[in-house]
Amino acid sequence: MRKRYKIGKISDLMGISSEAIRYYEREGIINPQKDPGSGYRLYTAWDLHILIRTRMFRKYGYSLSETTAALQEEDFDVLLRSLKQKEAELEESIRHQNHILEQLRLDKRLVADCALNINKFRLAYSPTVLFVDAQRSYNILDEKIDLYRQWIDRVPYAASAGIFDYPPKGEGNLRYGLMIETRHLHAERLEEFKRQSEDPDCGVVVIPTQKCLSTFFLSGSDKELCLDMFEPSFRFMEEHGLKLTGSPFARMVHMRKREDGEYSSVYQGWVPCEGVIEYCDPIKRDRDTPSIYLQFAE
Amino acid sequence: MRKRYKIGKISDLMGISSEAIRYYEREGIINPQKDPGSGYRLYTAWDLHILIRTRMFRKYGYSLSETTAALQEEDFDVLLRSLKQKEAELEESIRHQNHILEQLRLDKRLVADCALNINKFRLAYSPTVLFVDAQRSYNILDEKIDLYRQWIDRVPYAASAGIFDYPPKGEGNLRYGLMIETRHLHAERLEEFKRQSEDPDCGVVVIPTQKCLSTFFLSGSDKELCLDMFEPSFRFMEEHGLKLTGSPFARMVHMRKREDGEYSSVYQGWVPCEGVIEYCDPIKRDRDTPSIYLQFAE
DNA sequence: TTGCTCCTCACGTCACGTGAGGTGGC
DNA sequence: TTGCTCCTCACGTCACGTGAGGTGGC
Repeated sequence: MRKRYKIGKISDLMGISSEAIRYYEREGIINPQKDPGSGYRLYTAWDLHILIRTRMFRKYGYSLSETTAALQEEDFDVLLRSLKQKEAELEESIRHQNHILEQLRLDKRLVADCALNINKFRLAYSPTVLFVDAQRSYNILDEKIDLYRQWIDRVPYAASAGIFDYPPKGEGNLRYGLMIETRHLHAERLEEFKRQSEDPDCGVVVIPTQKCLSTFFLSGSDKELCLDMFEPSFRFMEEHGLKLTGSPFARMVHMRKREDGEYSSVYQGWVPCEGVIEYCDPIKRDRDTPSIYLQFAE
Repeated sequence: MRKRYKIGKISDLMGISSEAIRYYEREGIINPQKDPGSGYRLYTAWDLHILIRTRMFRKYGYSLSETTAALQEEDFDVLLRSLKQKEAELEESIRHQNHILEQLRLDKRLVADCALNINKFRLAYSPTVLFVDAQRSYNILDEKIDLYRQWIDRVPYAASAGIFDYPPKGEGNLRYGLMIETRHLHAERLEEFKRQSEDPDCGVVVIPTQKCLSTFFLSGSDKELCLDMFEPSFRFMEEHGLKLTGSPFARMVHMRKREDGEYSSVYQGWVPCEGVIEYCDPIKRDRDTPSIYLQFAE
């Protein structure tokens, strides 16, 4: 009377493998009748509906053991509590995924910009940035460990970055760490980080928006970020009568592990500067050092 | 000059276990120097930044092997393509999660309603529902396998449900399958399913919104959904002069696997009916068959 | 008999986590 | 010497997937 179905039909209907269904059996989700002769599993239509409920719970984020428990639960309040918890978890997960997606899009745009404009120059206002100063060149500052850990937790919102104090005093002057663009911070977070920056010893620095010469450049072979990499920018500024007005800084766009085991990175650099230049057609410039530049909008 | 850090410091900074960092090494993400004497791994600050980039890629949905590839990629266009793909995947995942969350909330409300109102009665308009008729009582209809598979794919938007043709002709008359409330379907999906329902042989039936007596009830011990379970509703209708006007139907709210291996389920039932009743205080009713009921708003 | 489905058992996957047993550094 | 960190190696986790070798059903 009650028809029974072999595992293949059930697996076909559910769109999952027979092995998955056998696994569910081992986990206590279902207990099909077995043919005493052949050992074949024989499922009723109700077994199918238990698998349908299993699919529902799994989609809601229940593990298999949680699903087993839910399928045995007779207290609606207990069931309701678990649904509420999964709702909260799912909401939190979606919120998080949305933030990650926003940041992924920004990084995507940055890489696209970099792909087209490496070694080219552009006059633009730098973004307002919060910078954590936790490394002096190659070395991590012991007293900044806790702060650094907090910021590393913020990756990918935070990115590796360095700043050279102005006037430049050489490589030893490189403060390295992580930076966050404030316009991508949610209001409460921004307040939290800004509070940190109010303590001058804390290590968090605000870099306000400034007129800058911006460029993408590759770091050299075995030397990571250093002031030499701004040399082309400095030459460009000299050629066009632009004057340095602040501390050059740079954020990592990409870091590459080479075959020899060394790293080489690509940075977006910003050099605060001032001066008026004329618009100049980039096509007319030297082909070996292609560059684009625009006047500051006044 | 370049300070080196032991694994504990790096694991502390990154907030991941030392074992995870060693695993990353096996997967080719990092290659720290090793102290020849002690065998200790010694990391530079740049190794830390590779781990920071690793965290970024992992958050964007890269697997470890994809991360390894991304960290060795020098072609920005290849990198960009992979970022775009992860963006699309993340968007799709968020869309899906949002739909699941909507459905989870509806199910949560249903369970909450059920917890309070089991065996109670309520006059209400039933939702408009699409129903797939793929089971005749305990048996799956062979010619509906493909359709059933499609609908099972829609779980948790679809839920197990049954309908008894009116006038009732006994248990053999139970059409069982899955149902979807149309108000929770997105427009395109609704069109797709409605097209299916236009073919009378297809097995998809529209159950329009109707005046109903609604109740939550438990299915009996070894008998699953059957017309007997509507008996209390029918009695209630008789007592209050309500007339049956359509096919009673029910959707599963919960399915329980009992210790003896049998299943027992809880359904929300809808009995289409007509008639005018007076408002009656539920407190005054028999305590053994508690019920609430309201008049149809006309 | 053939081709298909079903069975069990063992091992693989992914990104780690968890001991077990031993050594290095201060 | 003590307590802590580090090392390797093996096995566990979660929800299955993938053969390997053998049997049942039409």
